Amino acid sequence: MNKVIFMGTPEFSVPILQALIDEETVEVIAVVTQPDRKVGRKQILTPSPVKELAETYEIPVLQPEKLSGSEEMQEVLDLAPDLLVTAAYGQFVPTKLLKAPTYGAINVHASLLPKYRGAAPIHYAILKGEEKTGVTIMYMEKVMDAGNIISQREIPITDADDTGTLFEKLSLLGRDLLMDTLPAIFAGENESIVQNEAEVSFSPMISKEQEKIDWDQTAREIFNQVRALRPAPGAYTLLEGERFKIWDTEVVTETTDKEPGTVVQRDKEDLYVACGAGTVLSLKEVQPAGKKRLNVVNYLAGADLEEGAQFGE
RNA sequence: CGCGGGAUGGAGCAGCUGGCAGCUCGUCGGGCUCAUAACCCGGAGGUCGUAGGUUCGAAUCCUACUCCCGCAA
Repeated sequence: MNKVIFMGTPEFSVPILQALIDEETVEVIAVVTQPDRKVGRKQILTPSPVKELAETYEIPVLQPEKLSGSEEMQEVLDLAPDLLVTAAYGQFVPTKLLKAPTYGAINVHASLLPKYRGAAPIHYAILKGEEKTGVTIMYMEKVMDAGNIISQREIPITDADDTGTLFEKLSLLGRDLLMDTLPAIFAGENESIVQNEAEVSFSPMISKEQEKIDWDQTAREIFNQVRALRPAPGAYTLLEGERFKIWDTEVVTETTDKEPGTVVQRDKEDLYVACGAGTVLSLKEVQPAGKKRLNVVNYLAGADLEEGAQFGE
């Protein structure tokens, strides 16, 4: 049995941990995850999905606020794992820890490295209009997501995908790839290649500013932004000074000479808005501040909104 | 006690300076049409979130509670 310590936090990590637990050749001796966080309007202290899974199997859980120099880090070292597996842990892991295990430390990253290193690879793949993405299993290094690549698998991104669907697909893909890669690692037979520095790109955490829609972008770019921010936190614009979230859109073939952000068509079923370069975007699902998410037909049934209205201010 | 919006036929909204509950959509029936998800006519459907209070009279004013949502964390 190979002693493995797993480090992960969100839902993405759960199938991967589950597979490790189920794997005959592996014993998960401890799980490291982020501390419980206050979540939602009521600020309820909530454990990470990874913690919940670990607890159902009675696996010891470590939750340091900061791993570097912590007691928990020493505990991990004392456990003398054979392999460290991380998947969306969300914290910097000290080099000392990466070098300790027999087989080293590997990471399941949700992008086709060297593209989109960093915290939000899935969001960025959609935001940038990529036609494909995937998962990479690589050795961990001091520099975030810069280690040698062991294996990689890709999938196409369709217009129907959003961050939510890709999260799930890549989570399962990452799980399968890890399981397929693990035997060679334990046998010491795996190969790994250096990342091509010329192709490196980054995907830092999505900022508040990136949630706001800039209507000067093309319809296609806004379509991508909306999908990248779904299911959370959602893209928004302003209408009459109020926050107005846009959850689903569709690029239409019409063109316009109206200023970006202008409502160019509004009838019982359709709400078209002018975007950059004369392109037009059809809003399909929206959410005014204080209201629930609404299909645009329902929204239009009660909205006092006319053609010529301006979004974005 | 973090800030704020909201609860009205099946859906989305208006009505809220107290006095017959209204609009758009859906639904049902009829008409028009070669035909229709289009158009015309008509109908059904609501104890106005819950409990109490003020009043001759409350969707509307007051009090408490429940639930939903936006922001902030």
